Amino acid sequence: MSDRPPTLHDVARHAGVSTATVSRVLNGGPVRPGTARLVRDVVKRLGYVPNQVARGLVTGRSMVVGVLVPDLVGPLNAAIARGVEDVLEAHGMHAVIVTDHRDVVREAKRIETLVARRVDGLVLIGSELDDPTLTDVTATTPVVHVGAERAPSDERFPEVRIDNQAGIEKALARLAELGHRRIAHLAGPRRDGRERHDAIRQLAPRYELALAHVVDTDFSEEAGRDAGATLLRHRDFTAVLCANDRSAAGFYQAARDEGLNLPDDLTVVGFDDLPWSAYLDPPLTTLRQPGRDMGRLAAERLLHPEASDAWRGVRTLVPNLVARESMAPPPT
Amino acid sequence: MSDRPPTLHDVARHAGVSTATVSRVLNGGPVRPGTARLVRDVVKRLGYVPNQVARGLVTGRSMVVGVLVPDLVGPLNAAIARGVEDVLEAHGMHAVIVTDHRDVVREAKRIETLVARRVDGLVLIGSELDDPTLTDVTATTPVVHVGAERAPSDERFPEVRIDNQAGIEKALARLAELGHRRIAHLAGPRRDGRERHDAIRQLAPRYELALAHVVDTDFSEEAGRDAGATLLRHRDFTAVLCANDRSAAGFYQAARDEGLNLPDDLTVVGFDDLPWSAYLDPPLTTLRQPGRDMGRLAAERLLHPEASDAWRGVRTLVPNLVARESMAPPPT
DNA sequence: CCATGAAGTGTAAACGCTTGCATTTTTGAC
DNA sequence: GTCAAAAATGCAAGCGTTTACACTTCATGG
Repeated sequence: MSDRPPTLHDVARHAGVSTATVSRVLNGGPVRPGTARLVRDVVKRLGYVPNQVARGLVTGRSMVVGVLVPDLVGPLNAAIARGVEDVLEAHGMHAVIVTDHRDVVREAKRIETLVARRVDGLVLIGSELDDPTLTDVTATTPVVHVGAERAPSDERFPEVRIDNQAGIEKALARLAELGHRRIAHLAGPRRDGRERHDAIRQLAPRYELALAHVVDTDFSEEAGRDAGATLLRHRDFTAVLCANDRSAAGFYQAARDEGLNLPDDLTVVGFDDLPWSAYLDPPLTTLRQPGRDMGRLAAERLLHPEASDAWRGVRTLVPNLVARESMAPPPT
Repeated sequence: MSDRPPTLHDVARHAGVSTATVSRVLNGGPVRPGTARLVRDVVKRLGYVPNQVARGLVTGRSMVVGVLVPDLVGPLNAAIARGVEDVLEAHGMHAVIVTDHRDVVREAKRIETLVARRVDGLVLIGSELDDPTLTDVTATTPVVHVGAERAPSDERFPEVRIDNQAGIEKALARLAELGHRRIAHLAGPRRDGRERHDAIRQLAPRYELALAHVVDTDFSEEAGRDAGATLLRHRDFTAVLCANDRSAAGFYQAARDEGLNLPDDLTVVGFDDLPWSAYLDPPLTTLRQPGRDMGRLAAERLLHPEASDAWRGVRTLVPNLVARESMAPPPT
């Protein structure tokens, strides 16, 4: 219980050995069992904990990877982060999570401090930075994107993302199977929103579905409600594909306001499968993003860039259609 | 674009000055304007970024505080973390978030690595560690709790928490005002659950409310639904206070399954005000936890332990009653 | 101009650890 | 026992910064 925490040197002195030996005991170098035991005793007695800052300075490694998330509120981001932690932990490393609150300059700043702290890698979720800026700021630190906002053009930046097109196709197929013929879309912004919208436009004909209306949202509940109100001025469609679950929740409100009975009057499909999506009324049919797997994949790639199964460029994961009561055959 | 990132020394050499001078330029020491400009040019040209690890080693400060959260999925945790970031940023510091996934030994481990990295402070959200363990592991690092699971007994550990009793009282007062007389409670686990339960038991009489039934939950939607089913075998109450919003969402399901019409048949009140609580059907009346303020307060305390308005021991914040449509007068 | 102090700048010693290399000790075969 | 090889240990040089302290300038007033 001294004032300043004990150092390697303190341990060495108490054990009557050199700092080198103590270091080796701690890091599994060659030492005689007796010496090792002695040293370990002293370590325990003194409550010595190696100073990772000093260690990092000499080894050049920090055993930490930074995870940059746009915000903490999205369960999807949480799931991705969790996946990253899964594999880091298996390697004795740690994840530190940093948020940027959707602000490009702040994002760059955050990355810079992470790099200045010499993290061993960076997982960037939904990054909006362009490659030149990123290259500039990351210097020699390896980076993996998860669902980047812009498509990375540089091979230095592998990326994991969701296969929006495949997901949409699953939903369309199911809708067609149920007998729907005319659908509407609550479109979302940014890359994911665009991709989903494009997929619908492109794939709907293949399933003999007509895309009757499209209204824009910003992925929020409120926008979903507003867009829903606009949309419901027409009644010439029997199903709505929402940009995501949040906007679907908003749409529910609009439908209620119109006195609609879900799913009998109208089928609603979301995207994400948030934890509470099953608790909406009616429980929402949605496309589940395998967040945790995405995180795992990203971290794996970060840690083993040379692995036999290493990939480059973009790697996509296909969402699952989680069928719940919000999906039904069209009213007759 | 060299192989290894440029060091202070590189900058000094290119600028023809000593490392000390460069350091002073960067840290605002006394230097002649001309020299400063020259050095800054070189810094920019070389793309030099100070190595915070080295800096941390000599200064003993990291300008980073660790935020330990049980998990990332709770929006409340996110809000608290956000509050912490607010004040850190204002001090030029950074927050790193680390999760422990509700596991006591892992929690201790995480704290240890944070301390070994010499974070300048620790904000522990919902920590389950007892004081001796914590004292042991934090050594000289300042700690502030937010909603700790056990009541800290040690003055070293100030704490910010929600005033469950005051919150419950607000809800009870409003219920009585609406004319309710008999209520039920979906009780939650752990400290918050207990405090809320105790508050109801203790305060209900004061508002002429009878607590007809209590069923336990674990704060989850599923438990809320199960507990709701149990509860609804009786019909001798007109309002339900739920342990939190998630269990309230579960209760909604149970009520639907029973064919109940909310809020006409039954009033439901939650606790937390999650982002989606307003999008339940009917929108949930609930007690809002001022997470961001809690985080701000905690960080403030961490950074200025000697401030004039510094407090010690526990500091509580009162939740607000957010009245929405799930609350109505009792059926006549 | 010189003494005087203030302001700038350089030197070198930490900070706490790892690690290559030299040195000592141990081991085992003879 | 002796000696060489192997194993364990110690020495000391960094890792990239900051910061006393000492030293050099430079301006100022006499």
